[in-house]
Amino acid sequence: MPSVEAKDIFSGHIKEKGLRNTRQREIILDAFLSSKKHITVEDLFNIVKKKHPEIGYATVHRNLKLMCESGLAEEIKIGTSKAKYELKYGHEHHDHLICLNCGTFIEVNDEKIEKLQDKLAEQKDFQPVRHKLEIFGFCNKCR
Amino acid sequence: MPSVEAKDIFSGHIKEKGLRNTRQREIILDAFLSSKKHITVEDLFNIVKKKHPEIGYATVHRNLKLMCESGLAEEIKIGTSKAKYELKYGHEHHDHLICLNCGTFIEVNDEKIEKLQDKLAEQKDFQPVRHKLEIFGFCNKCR
DNA sequence: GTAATAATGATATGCATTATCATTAATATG
DNA sequence: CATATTAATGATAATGCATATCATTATTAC
Repeated sequence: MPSVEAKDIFSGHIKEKGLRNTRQREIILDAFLSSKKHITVEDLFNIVKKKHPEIGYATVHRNLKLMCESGLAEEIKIGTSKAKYELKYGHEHHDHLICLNCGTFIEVNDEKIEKLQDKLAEQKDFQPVRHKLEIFGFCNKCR
Repeated sequence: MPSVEAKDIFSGHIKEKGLRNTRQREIILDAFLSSKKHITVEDLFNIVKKKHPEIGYATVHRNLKLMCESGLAEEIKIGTSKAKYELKYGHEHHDHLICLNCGTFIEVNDEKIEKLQDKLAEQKDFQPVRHKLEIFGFCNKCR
């Protein structure tokens, strides 16, 4: 059950930082872990709100940020649109193909490209930490 | 003199769209063409303001957008930071190495990576149009 | 020169994100 | 268990940037 491990990452971070476990935090975390990929703060807020209307937007936002800090989640921003969050733990690094028409995200990974990137950085005497590759175009439905 | 050609691209677009040439447009264009790379609206506004304090922020913003539309300039957004604009015409496609410490942009290009990207897209039945590759890390000064 | 209308400049609006702050609640300690 | 400490919450305000609005000005076609 990977979500148990995922939870451990989060609670480990909480403990490490001297933060506290709260009912809201647990609810928001569970909702995030059982949600679909690429969720926005608003999306998650709306899901949480159904069963827990007392939980505020700011709390959802704060906890998504905290999940990113813990390494559990990752924030994705494309252009000006709102930030989306995806589960990072147990989820290999990948890049995105983004449809210019329907906005679909397709996740891809290519070991060769990754290696070439490192090589490229090295040539410029640059120490790479992370990267972001987005390929925009049209998916098979929108061609 | 490449800037003459660059100007032609812009004025061609103006003509094509039935737009008009104005004094402000000319001033903003000239300022952009002689500016450094990766300039923000605010930067350009401040440059223009020195000699032409009557020109407004909105006009600079609108004209930068128009330059992008014409293909002369390109908008670059990294994360949440403000949009930057760079000259696109006469300037090969390239990606960026971005220093996490000092924010420097290093321009890079690798034909192999470009090709692999196309291949990758093809495998997913995706028609690529453009892409954006950003490698974050530390430059030689900030290592 | 005149009419049509695009562009300008000042400012308002929109919108997502983040900050503020009084109140509530979680944890540690005696 | 009671209490103190202080993090977290929830409502809302503030922020920051991009863009829209609108009265006025200026450009282009005729």
